[in-house]
Amino acid sequence: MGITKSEGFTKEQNELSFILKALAHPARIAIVQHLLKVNSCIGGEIVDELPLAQPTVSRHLKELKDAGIIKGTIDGVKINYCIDAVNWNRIKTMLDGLLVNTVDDQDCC
Amino acid sequence: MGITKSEGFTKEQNELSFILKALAHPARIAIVQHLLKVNSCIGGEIVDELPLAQPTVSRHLKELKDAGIIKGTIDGVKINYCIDAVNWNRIKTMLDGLLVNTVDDQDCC
DNA sequence: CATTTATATCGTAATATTGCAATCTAATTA
DNA sequence: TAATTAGATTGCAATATTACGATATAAATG
Repeated sequence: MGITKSEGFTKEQNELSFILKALAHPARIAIVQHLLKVNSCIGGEIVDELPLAQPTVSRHLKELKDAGIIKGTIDGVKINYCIDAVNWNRIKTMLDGLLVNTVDDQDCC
Repeated sequence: MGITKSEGFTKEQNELSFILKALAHPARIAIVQHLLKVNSCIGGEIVDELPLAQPTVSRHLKELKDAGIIKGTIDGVKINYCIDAVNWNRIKTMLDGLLVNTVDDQDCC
């Protein structure tokens, strides 16, 4: 079907997987890494950073925006993109909740 | 095309997105959360935990296994699944590398 | 106003993902 | 050995994703 069943899972599980899906692409990882590095919000020179055509980058930016990971403000002809600080903290918290878990090799198969 | 371009991205970006993709489904999140909770390796009663048919769960388990997140050992007719402790630490490290970054709302758009 | 510039959207093609019923496999038990 | 049990695999069908060329849009500039 290609459609992901969300009923029967917790809200947290659905949210977490939604965020992870938004990040689960090398281009989108690259965009986020870049925006984290150049704290100041860079516009579409992101296109120059990536080995993808402009429309494709635009799509990836839209996906990250839809997921709340980045936001963009119009500045004349250009758009300033940056990490959404508030949501980024939420995301960190959610992922940390998964990552704090340690696994003991002994207990395991 | 539906095919993800990997050339032009760093090895780390490709690896990270690969791991995130493997986790980016509520069922697979649920499986990982469950295995993290019941440290002792539980077999296919995972199927009972999820609102999905057995073949579908089997597919999700395979994806997690292919990504190195879980492993399974045969125990008679059953299979014990568990988090792959070694890889889990690698995953934690990789994701931490992304998550340590803080974002200052002021610097942003 | 015409042109340029930055970005988004559309249309399309290729491939991937998700889900399930049916079936297969291999170990266990009767 | 036949039946049972636990899982995996196969074979669809439906939907989603990725990518890009072409085109649209909207601000800036000549």
